[in-house]
Amino acid sequence: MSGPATPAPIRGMNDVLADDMPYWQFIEARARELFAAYGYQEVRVPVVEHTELFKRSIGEFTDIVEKEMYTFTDRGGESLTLRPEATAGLVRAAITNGLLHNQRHRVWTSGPMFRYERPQKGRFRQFHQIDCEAFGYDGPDVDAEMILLSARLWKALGVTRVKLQLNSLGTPQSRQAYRELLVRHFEAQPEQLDEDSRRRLGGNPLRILDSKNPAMQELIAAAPSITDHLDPESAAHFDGLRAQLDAAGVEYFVNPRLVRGLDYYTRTVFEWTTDALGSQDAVCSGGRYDGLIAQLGGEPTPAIGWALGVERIAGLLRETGVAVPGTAPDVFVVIAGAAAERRGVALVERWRDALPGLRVCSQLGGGSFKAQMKRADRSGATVAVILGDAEAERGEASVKHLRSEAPQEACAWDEVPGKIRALLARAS
RNA sequence: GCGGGCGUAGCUCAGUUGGUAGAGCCCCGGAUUGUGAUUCCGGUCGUCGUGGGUUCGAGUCCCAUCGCUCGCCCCA
Repeated sequence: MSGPATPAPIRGMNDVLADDMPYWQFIEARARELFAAYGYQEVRVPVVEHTELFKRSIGEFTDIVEKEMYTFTDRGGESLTLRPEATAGLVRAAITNGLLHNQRHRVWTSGPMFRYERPQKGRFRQFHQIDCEAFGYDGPDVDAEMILLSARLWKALGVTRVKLQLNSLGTPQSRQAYRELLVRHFEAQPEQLDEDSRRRLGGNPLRILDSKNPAMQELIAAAPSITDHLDPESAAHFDGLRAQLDAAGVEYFVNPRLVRGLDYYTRTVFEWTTDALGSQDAVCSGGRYDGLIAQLGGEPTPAIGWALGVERIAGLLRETGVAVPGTAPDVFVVIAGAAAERRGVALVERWRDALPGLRVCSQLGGGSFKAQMKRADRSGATVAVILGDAEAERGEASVKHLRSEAPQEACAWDEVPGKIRALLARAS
């Protein structure tokens, strides 16, 4: 027998099933707590924006805009795009809601992002980020706080095997000057450039520094370093940030070749990388974008932000064996037999009323006693309540601690909640 | 967009030189048991990714196609 064909899932867009949810919930819960503690406010913005917004913020000649956006025309004929990252939408929201008039805001958000890339380990077409931004702060103190917040999050989550890489891109002016220097350096040795690099030379020569081609490494190593060509203010900003990170005791590695793929970054850029996930090694990255808000028509406002990849952090937790809190019930009610089934649902409700705050679950649907005890065991519950046919007739049930050798105890229905509390108290 | 690997039960996989399918786990029922471990018995589930071709006959060979996966690229 074959029914109608099931529409296939969309490539690179994954269902997050029960096995993964504890990791996601753990990450989201710890992040939510930390943001609240640091005074960041949660906001939510649309998943879709005008295509123009992303072109103007991320940059026309970036990989994201050139070939990775989910862009479509809506029924009104407008070109819309599924957000490939969160910053542009948040900046747009800050401007259009008038949040930037002589004000400062620190906000965070989370949700799905979309990029039409070839899926592989740690890279999906719909992926999820937790993202935070600070608008209106220009000093390196906010840069430091942003980074320290992420570092504290790793500690709260038990994330290990991550390294912080840090760089400064300077101002658009100083970067332009450096860029010319770089082009001169590479143009002097055209025969050593690979195809990719030759293409980038005209468009975005800084990205050549990112190349992993072994044949290029010598040439790249000999290239001038951006750190030596910052304007005085950016250099002071960078020194200030480093001093604050040093004072806070966070280890970091200055990487003059760290160049982000988005055009809007200025000065501070950073990236947390791991060696535990294979090729997609960035788990959290961000930077300062002092020019973006004005570029999108807002009041000139300095800003900085970062985003972490939920799937990647979840993968890292799994990979490094971090135990995350589960969703196990406290009590599992076994209902075995026809008479028990007739009374079961209402009875369990009664016990739930008497046990506020506890997770009381029951499988329902019948099944043999043995099978149900198995489920009770696997549910992770601490206490089982057994309602068999004979007991149901007598108005009784048995209560059993699932992780001790103590025998079960039969008691009247009304005494069940008390017994459960006693057993749970003994457990803890 | 480019390269490598792979597509057989819900999951992990076996299927030898081509003869129309198996194991383990899971699930369901039962026996044993100190009413849940262990052990034992029985049971459900597959258009062997899809479409062509070769052949008396294809999961097994050929072609195409789709998908998954890992890397390049890029990034969270």
